[in-house]
Amino acid sequence: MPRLAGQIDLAKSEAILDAASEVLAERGLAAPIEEIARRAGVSKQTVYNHFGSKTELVRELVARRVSSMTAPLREQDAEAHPEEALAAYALTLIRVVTARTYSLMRITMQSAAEMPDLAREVFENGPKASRAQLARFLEIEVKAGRLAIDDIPQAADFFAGMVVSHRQTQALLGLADPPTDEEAERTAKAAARVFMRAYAP
Amino acid sequence: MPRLAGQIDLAKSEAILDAASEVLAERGLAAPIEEIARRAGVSKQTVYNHFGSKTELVRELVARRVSSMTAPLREQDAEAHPEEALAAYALTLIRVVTARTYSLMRITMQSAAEMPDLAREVFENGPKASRAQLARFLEIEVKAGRLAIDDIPQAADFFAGMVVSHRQTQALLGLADPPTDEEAERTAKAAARVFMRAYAP
DNA sequence: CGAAACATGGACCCCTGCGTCCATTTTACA
DNA sequence: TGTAAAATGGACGCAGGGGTCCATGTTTCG
Repeated sequence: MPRLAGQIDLAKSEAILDAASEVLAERGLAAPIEEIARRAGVSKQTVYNHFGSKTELVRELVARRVSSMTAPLREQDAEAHPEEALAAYALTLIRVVTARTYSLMRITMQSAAEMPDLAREVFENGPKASRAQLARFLEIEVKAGRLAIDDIPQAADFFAGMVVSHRQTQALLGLADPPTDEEAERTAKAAARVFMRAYAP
Repeated sequence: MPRLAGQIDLAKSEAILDAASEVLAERGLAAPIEEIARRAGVSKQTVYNHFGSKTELVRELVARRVSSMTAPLREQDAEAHPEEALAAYALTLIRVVTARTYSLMRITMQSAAEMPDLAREVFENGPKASRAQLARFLEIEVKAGRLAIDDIPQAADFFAGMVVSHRQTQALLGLADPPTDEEAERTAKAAARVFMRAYAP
């Protein structure tokens, strides 16, 4: 019996997605499918067998990566002292935003006009989800009396914004390399300290 | 005597740039030049007479608008109390980031791979310049003893980040409409208040 | 008026890249 | 080992869009 329809080689799907991730990061949405196929060690037709069109390929790629990209942000260490926990969150956030994978955000922005639903999905599962997690953490701290916050979602926004700020813009503009570990840590700690002072009970 | 070379109709140049601004905002970098020409009430050839190529047109457009876009951010009211001044700055920043013109930032990000120099120019004259201005303001306040800040540029980054945060991401993804005046003002004031508390002497 | 520069619009070339087709080969499994 | 599905690669059609050319207006100013 032949392989059932749909039982397409999953390893190949992954190879294609990996290649797409690379090529799109380098050349943007304009990257030709043939290049992706070549880099995946696969024929163009095979790409079309796995994903129906370029649009679908991009959609799959982005959708599949967003959550995994921000996943570390959702592992909150409830044991640590608030300031340390915040610093840890900040550090992870800096890493996410300056990672090479973050070019997927740029890709999404480029396709936002043609695929607004994808943009929304990315936003919900990426920035928004991770901030919601931060808000949950803050709420616990507030209830424990270690922080005094009126508008918790707003405070979460403030904190994430502080941390990311300039760096996100630079990353999206393709300027500036990822910060060194010391730099990142310095910023993360400073942000946590400032935040704690601002929202001290 | 004929019109001197270079004495091309400046009003037409402006019309072309305006049209380009519109069309690019709607359709992204992929927008065809013929559409820009049509919308400017001008022939395609004329576009090429004024700007040599599409790349040059985009370059001109972006470069010419960045400074003017962030100009309001550089008019700091030294009279007001620090918290009010900060709130005013924040409000302007929110407006800039959520304005339709901000799509130029998206355009720049799209072209960043092909025109890294343009990206750099935008960054220097836009975000960086406006933050430097904010830093100068903070320095005055520190010297006057109304604020206590170690790392002034970092504090400026933090503040701008707080204010912009989510909104910038959403704007770049083409989600969310500009906030209402009340919303914007609420965020601006809250950010200023939080900042003052964090950096109180 | 007349000449020089610019503007018009429409045709045109060319390149890139998406998506398809197909004859051939490889793979997987009964 | 036979057979059907999947992969290969190379050719192809097709569309969009950049950039040029040109014959014909149109403006400006001496």
